[in-house]
Amino acid sequence: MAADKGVTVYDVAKDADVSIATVSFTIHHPEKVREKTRQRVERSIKTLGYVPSASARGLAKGKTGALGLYSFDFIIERAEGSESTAAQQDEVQDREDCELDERAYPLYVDEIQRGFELESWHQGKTLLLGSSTMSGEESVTSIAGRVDGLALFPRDFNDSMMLRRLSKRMPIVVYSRGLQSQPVASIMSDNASGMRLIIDHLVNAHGLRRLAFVGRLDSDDLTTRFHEYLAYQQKIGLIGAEEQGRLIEATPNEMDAFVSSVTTEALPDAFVCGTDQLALSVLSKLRGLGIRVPDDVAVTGFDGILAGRLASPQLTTVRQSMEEMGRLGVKLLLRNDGRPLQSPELHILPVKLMLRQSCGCGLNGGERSSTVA
Amino acid sequence: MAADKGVTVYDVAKDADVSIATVSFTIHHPEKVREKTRQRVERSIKTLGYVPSASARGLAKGKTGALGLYSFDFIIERAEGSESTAAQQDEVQDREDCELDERAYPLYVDEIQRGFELESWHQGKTLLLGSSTMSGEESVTSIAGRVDGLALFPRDFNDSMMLRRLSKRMPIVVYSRGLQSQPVASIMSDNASGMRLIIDHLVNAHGLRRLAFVGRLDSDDLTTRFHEYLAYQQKIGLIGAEEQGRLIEATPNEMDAFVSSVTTEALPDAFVCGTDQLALSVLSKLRGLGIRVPDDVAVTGFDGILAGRLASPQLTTVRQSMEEMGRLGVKLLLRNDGRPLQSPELHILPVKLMLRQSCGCGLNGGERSSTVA
DNA sequence: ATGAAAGCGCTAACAT
DNA sequence: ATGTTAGCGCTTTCAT
Repeated sequence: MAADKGVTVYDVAKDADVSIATVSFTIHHPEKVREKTRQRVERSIKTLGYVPSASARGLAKGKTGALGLYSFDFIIERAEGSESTAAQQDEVQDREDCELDERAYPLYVDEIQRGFELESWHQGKTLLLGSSTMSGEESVTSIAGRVDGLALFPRDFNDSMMLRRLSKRMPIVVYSRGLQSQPVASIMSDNASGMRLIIDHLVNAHGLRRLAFVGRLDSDDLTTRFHEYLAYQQKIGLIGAEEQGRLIEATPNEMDAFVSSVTTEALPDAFVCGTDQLALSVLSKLRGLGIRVPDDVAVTGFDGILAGRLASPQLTTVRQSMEEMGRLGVKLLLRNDGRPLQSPELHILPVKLMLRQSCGCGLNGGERSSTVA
Repeated sequence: MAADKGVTVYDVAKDADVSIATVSFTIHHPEKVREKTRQRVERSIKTLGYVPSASARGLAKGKTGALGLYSFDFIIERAEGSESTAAQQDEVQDREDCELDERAYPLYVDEIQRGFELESWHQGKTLLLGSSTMSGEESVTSIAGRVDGLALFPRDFNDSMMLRRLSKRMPIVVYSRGLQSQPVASIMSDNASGMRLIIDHLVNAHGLRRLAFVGRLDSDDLTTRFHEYLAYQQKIGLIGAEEQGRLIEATPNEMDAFVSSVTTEALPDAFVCGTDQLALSVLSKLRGLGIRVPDDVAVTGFDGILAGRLASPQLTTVRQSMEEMGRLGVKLLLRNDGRPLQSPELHILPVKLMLRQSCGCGLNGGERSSTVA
């Protein structure tokens, strides 16, 4: 009645009066054992409550049958966000009663994770979730040792040595980062096209010309968006080739740069924000300053998180197919019988322009969209 | 350069010119090996890119170092929800562009899962997520074989035989279900107190008397809520001892019973809904029928999911500390050095009444709350 | 302080 | 059709 620590194949074999090989065989090739024997074994398995040890199985087969998804501290940041980010609290009514911030949850990563979960289970793989709470490297290693393939959200993943190592051992997928120097599969959105869609719309549909980019170039996504923001404006003659365009370095939590820019300089026609989260912060800051959106200035986001739809005014943005990005990750890890990649791969997924209220569109409830492949 | 399938302790040992025992020792008791040796081993580990096999380690130690969280198809249902639930689509503007339903995401389970994740990582345990996509039993077994402790959301978990088996092998936590017959730790919210808070408020603050409960009694939570709904009304003399109270059996997706009850019978003073999701559906149905909330009828929910805060009118509800439920689960699994439970345990967590708009409160933005321990 | 060796539970040849 | 057996990579006494 005490600790019934583990029924093993041996117990089952003894109970069914067969060898352990037959037990294993009954499990994996039921059709290849005699009907009678099979039933006996199956009954023993049930009676004893046999639960195969994944460790032993993994060791013997050289495969674990699991996939890993590793986030570099996004989630932890988010978790502590509602406590530590005093700047966000100014307009919050009753923060103490709700741990979740409706403006940020579910996040970009959450939606990708969701797609990843769905596809993993669909493929019969169990999912291992990791996050860098502890010493980053140790943590990613510990999860890497448990899976047949690993998808990563690299935050500031400078230690490419480790990535190179891992990529020899198993297939690796990297989100939101074009890593051409490593044999990994990078999955990104079509940031450049998305930025062009936004600018085209702002310029052509609303006749706006003086744009300002808000965001810090601390990720490949943001960098690409900003580069295209500049390049495309130059191409269509909105700014000269030598100009830098207007860049406001602001993070979601430190909106000081943004606020001071708004109060000291002339208001642009539109704030083109690097992410939705940023745009939502901008929206709230502008409200605080008594500046109306879209009447006084237009605001656009990038990502397409849920919160943007729920904001007021609803956020015009570029939506990435995040669930698709998640699913694609799993498919890539499972390709080629799970063998490691030989060379870098870049997968760019299409995006969609979501026209909502914050740019001046759809004030009567409608929502339009246009895709780009 | 090709498949570098797995650097092992042996490789490291050879490279560092020591025995495998020393390698293992260097990793687990660095202070007990000579400085010089340690450095040599550590260098080899780095150089070779050694990633310990969790399978081998787990097999040798008899512990995997991982915790599992298993959802019985909540997520799958939700995943298919936006496609298959035609009834929900009537008022959706642009469903094709957004996979997530803002009224249901994040769900009750998602928030618990979040707490579970956070606490797992905090405790240095990796997390295994499972869901019953495949043959339910096989699937839960497969994840059970990989972890040292397992938390379950039992849907209609009738196969208690399996639970009993598992509970011998490792600690088991069960959410939202009082399982007194098994040696597992059940975690529930204080449903009865929550229901009393709701009724008290409706009766005392708003003078309402004719209540109707909406929901199907298909879970322990719902059953408890409904029982207390009856018992408490009888206790305070709102209904007689022999009366059944008004029960409308309606699921989120099949609101027919609710609609027909509304159109054929007299409107009650308040719809007391068994869950927030249900309440949100009720809200939307009432809107469709041209019935105003809270002017014509009050509506209350139960759970405290995010969507209720974002609804219009904002949903008055009872909020469970879902993150806390998640964290508690992990702590319970890790107690007693991870030994299985000997006897059933019931953990009941406090709830909070969230007074918002749908009951007639806080129409000017405020939100109040009162707790019960 | 380090090495040798015995498993941990399972799979997959290989034998019978 | 079923049994024997040799690992899989690691931890852990027990020697040295």
